[in-house]
Amino acid sequence: MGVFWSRGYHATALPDLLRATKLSRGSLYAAFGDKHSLFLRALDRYIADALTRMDVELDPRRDPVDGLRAYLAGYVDRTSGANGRRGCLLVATAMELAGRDAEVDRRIGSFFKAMEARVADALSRAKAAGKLADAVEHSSAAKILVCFVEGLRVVGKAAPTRITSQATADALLDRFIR
Amino acid sequence: MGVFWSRGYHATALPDLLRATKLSRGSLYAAFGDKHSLFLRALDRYIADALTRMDVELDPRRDPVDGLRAYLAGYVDRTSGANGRRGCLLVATAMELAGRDAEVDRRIGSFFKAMEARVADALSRAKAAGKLADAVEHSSAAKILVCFVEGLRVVGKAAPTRITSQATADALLDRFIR
DNA sequence: GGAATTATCGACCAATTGGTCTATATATCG
DNA sequence: CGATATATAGACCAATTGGTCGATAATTCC
Repeated sequence: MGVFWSRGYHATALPDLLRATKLSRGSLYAAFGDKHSLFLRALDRYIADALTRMDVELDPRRDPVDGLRAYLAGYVDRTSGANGRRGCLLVATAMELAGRDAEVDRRIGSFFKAMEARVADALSRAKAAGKLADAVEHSSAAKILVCFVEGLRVVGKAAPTRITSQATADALLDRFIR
Repeated sequence: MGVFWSRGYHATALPDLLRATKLSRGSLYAAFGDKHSLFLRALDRYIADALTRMDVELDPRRDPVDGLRAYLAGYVDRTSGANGRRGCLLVATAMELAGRDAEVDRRIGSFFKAMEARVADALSRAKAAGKLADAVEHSSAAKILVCFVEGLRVVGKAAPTRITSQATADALLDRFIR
């Protein structure tokens, strides 16, 4: 997964994969079929990791606003400095392959949907607890937050400092909570 | 430019470039040096186009809130439906090459800076005109908007409808203006 | 018009791409 | 132990990669 993550699909050549898996050509093809299948497998793992992380951060038993703060803080951490430079397998894949690879399309689409649903759920719990500002509607606010964090991944490529990214995320959340 | 735009750097092979430029191999190399230089030239044009478009939308002689609305509407248009599927040369390049190509790094970084400066300027004019909500600070709000529109480009790869994207953008702007 | 220069082409090149296949080692099991 | 099945390695392959070069066509200039 790591090698696709930091290089992208096309830029990752078989030798890179062999080095990373410590397998020989024959074994790799016996185990995974081909480069594309292996990539899909890596992408699936990346997505599963991201979703389980969100399930922890936005756990319904936690305070929803704390959960959203943790969720944003996680993105801030992953998109600033050297972490930001490394980028995101999912966003890189979306930009590189979406629209040309049906398998990828499905995964990208369902990931965004799943992420948005989790954020929307947290927001609606926050609203029920009276912690949301007036006139904030949870489903559009969820779309906003999803766009924002994915945008962080893009802007993070320029390696901003954690301080400024965190301040930006805080400023956004402040427009929604009271 | 078009071919890099819709395929990305690595996925664009010489034959694609030859077809697009209607040049032969020799002529192309005589005219542009190599693939990398040609790519940089395409990227520069893409960036210049984006900045001049912003200069029109956020023209200081216009009402700043109208300008911001036009700016967001432009992104909504470019990131929904089939336009969204096509993606964005700049974001794709950031994800694919940033951190591995110094020339690209410089361009990506300065583009984000330039975009943020223009948005911040429009916001500060809006503030001076008393059209911003209380406690909105123009520089962090500008960072938020930049992240948001870049996030739109990513999420746009899943080809959302113009209606929902526009509603999302409206909902965000509503948190800032009064 | 004719010489000199420039632009254009596509055959050609080495290196690399993703992928296959056979020979050999390793493990499994009676 | 010995036979069989499995896993591994890396030589090998056709196709494609980005890039070069010499022959030819077009243009420019006197």
